[in-house]
Amino acid sequence: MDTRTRLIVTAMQLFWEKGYGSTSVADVLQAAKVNSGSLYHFFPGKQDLLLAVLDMYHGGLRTMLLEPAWRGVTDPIERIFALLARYRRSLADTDCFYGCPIGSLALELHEPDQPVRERLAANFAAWTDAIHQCLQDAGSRLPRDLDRRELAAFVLTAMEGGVMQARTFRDIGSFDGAVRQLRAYFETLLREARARRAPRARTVHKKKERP
Amino acid sequence: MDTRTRLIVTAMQLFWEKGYGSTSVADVLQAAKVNSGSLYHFFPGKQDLLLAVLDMYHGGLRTMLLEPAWRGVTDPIERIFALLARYRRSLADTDCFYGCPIGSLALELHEPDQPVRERLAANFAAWTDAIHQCLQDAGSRLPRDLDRRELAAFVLTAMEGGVMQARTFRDIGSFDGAVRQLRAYFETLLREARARRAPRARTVHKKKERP
DNA sequence: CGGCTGGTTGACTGATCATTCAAGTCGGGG
DNA sequence: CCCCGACTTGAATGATCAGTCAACCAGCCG
Repeated sequence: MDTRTRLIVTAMQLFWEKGYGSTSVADVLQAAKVNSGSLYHFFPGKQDLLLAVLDMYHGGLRTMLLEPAWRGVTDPIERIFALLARYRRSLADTDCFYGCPIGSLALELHEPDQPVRERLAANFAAWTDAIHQCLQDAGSRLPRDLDRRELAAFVLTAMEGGVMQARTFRDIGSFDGAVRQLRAYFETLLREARARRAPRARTVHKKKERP
Repeated sequence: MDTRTRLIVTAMQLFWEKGYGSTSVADVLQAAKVNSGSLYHFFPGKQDLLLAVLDMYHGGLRTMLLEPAWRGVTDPIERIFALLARYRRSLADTDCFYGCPIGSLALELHEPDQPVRERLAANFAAWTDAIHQCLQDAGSRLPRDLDRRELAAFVLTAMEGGVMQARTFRDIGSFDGAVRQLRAYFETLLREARARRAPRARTVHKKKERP
């Protein structure tokens, strides 16, 4: 593993654990077993290391996050919740310490310069796009006039908000509650679409017991 | 205004604008026009200043946030969205820079000691309690078997997640989208409760046109 | 061989940080 | 009048920070 990627991977880990501001360059150097000169040979400064980290998240979204989460799950709606379940595991495994690394950085950086904010936004956008694709794949199971892009963003909203509360309360139940509410919302959407597709068939499934 | 509260109020503003980590004690001292000795006369350290800030948020929740937001709004459901509208204004007025101060701090502090985390949680809990009260006040307009506490927490989830995206995308539309989805969810809940209360009256409102 | 390039080393710098402290100011109570 | 405790002053302290630099190394090409 070459020095450059070792630095990025190490920084990724540390930024996740301690945040960007609380991670000193010295921390990264020590953990990656690299000297400061080498770091500054590859990156103009600490912030550019952050940019590289965000780019790596962006580039690895499919292979590192989506594909593992979706292994064995084909139903598009279930894929959405499988993805949420993956974040749940990350929370549960770490005593509700580590949530979504992008979300943490997004709220930590209060005066993020253009390039940082740009990449945070790109990560969110890519995540939302993946959900959006699931919603498209669900086809007519969801109401035709539903704004699927907005709903996809709302899934991210629920995930990030749920992670925030789970971390603050140190209680995975907060995350579970958010997912449960989101699921309930989805159920109503699915039910609504079903009802509209067969508006008169409301009690058809009981017809055998009718006569 | 005495020195102590001037320090707290100044710190509240600065922590909101720049975050806790990026706000130096010197920043606070300069903005509050206080000397370092005075600060350390009242507070053992920077973190205790943060605790005082969080306590002030907690103590001022009703008078500073809820009462202004609810002036002229009596309907309990609309009160929930009136509160969200207040956060929207804060975002819109500041070009999507300033969101929820508690949320920002919650995700910024990666190794928050017991007392800090405790107070962050207390703030979230108080906020959620206020929403929960609204949901209780809505009485039978919501389904009887609905977990109202969980839904109240979900409102916070949606708000925080919406703020995070609005800030990252620098686009108030992200927040609006989250609120719109939440509203849609509420509509289905209200509709469901209405239907269950009068299960056979589904098309009654059209009866004049029937014959 | 000699010299060039891409990478490495780690001591160093200056800025900034939270915090300390000895010396003060001031009003009120004895 | 004077002293006491609450508060203020601001220079000083040591830690830590991001970033610099000159020397060094190893492989490769001519």
